[in-house]
Amino acid sequence: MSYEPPRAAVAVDLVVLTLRDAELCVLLVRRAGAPYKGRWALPGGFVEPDEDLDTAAGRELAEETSVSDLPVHLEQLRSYGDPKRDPRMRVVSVAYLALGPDLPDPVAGSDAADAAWRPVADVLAGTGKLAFDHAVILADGVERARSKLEYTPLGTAFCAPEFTVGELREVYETVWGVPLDPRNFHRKVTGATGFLMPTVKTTTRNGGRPARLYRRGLAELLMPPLLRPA
Amino acid sequence: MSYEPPRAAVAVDLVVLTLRDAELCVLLVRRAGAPYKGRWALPGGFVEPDEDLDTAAGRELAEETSVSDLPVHLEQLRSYGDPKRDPRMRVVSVAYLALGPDLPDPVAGSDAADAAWRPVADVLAGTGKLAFDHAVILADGVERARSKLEYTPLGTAFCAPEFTVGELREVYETVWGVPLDPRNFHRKVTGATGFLMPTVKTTTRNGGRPARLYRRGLAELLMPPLLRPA
DNA sequence: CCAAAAGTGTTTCAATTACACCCATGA
DNA sequence: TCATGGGTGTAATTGAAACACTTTTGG
Repeated sequence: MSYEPPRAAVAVDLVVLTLRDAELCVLLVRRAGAPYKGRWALPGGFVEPDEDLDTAAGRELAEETSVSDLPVHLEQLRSYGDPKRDPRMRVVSVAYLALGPDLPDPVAGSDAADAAWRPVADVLAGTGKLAFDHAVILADGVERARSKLEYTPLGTAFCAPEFTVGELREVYETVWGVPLDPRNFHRKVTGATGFLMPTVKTTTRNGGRPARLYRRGLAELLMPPLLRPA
Repeated sequence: MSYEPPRAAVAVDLVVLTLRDAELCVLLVRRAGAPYKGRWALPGGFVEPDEDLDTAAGRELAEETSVSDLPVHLEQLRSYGDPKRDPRMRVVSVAYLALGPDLPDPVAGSDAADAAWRPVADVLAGTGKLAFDHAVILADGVERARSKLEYTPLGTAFCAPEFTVGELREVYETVWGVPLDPRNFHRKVTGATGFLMPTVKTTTRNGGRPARLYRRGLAELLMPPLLRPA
């Protein structure tokens, strides 16, 4: 005799964050079918039989944003497996966190009636509850993003490939909701080795004196908490 | 027509860490059946149809350690879903990290031929490769434990309910593999509000002058990085 | 010239480190 | 009384926060 383990559907759900208009925004889709028909939800879908979890997350991200070569950060967040989280059947969802620069307006996909960027603050405040347990997943994702800004170079993921120190500072100020001293911030990030790669170019797109353009530094390397939200 | 999503078996695997003899050790079981018969593996099992992931992890932990009321910390680590990670079928594993004080010697369970505490250093050094992708899971778990010591009161999870500051320091020194100044350590942890709850009791079990006994402080609250491994 | 953002220097203050020193017990 | 770990005090060093000030553009 051989034991046959119970089966479940495995889904990936995406918390896709970006900054639009100095606000932290999340990508939501409106559900086209039951359950929760018409409600806003995180984009996502089921994992295919021969697909890795990361691959599935990347595929869903490309589908929903209709951009294939995205300069985004994508990492696994955590899994959610309450037996009753989906009324149809047992679904274990592996949530992913994606961060990117101001991304194009989304297009409605096959299984979504509509798609849009919505300010995280509004969504979590409860204006129209999200489907399933997606409010919890979103809250977890935002918390992860906020805390990783503190000790990783992740803030650069919200910026275009080339960005100024002032633009990067705005990322931190927006995600944390606090003002930061521009002078001290400048010293901190330019001083941290491996964080920023200077280019020769400058820009005046933000007004004032020309600012040097930087690219993301090397890796995901941990660093001493270089800035604190409080 | 209604779309039927692909199904997978969902497992929980446990990285159970403890300190034995001033060494970081992990609980391993020897596999009784195929695949990887006879190889060491992380304890784990399949999630039952009506079971939450956390519940399943707690159940497996109780089964493997044969202690029901464990003073252990248990948290989700991450999920692993390579389509080929289990040769039998598609298995998505949700890994959990458990930390506890010097736990009793394990007993062989129903599906494990043997169970034992093994030093993490030995296991990761490659003395007898673990089954499946468990070496990766173990490495991820150890890294999580190490980094959480830095900014959460998690170190106390390795201690008995009542412990001395010196015993707690030994935890940090062992997990990080670095010596810490006993005087400065003492000030740090006793100074951090909510970290430790003093009792009236003292002990001389470690020799020398009697040391005050403490209990874990309140919650999982984050704190400024209170000690650094480097 | 003026406003506005970029970037540097310097002072102040807080935290960490290193280490001298005392304390309370068991052997 | 000596060895051992527990615990306090304090000076030196390091790092963070505050802010005066200069630079370089657009209008």
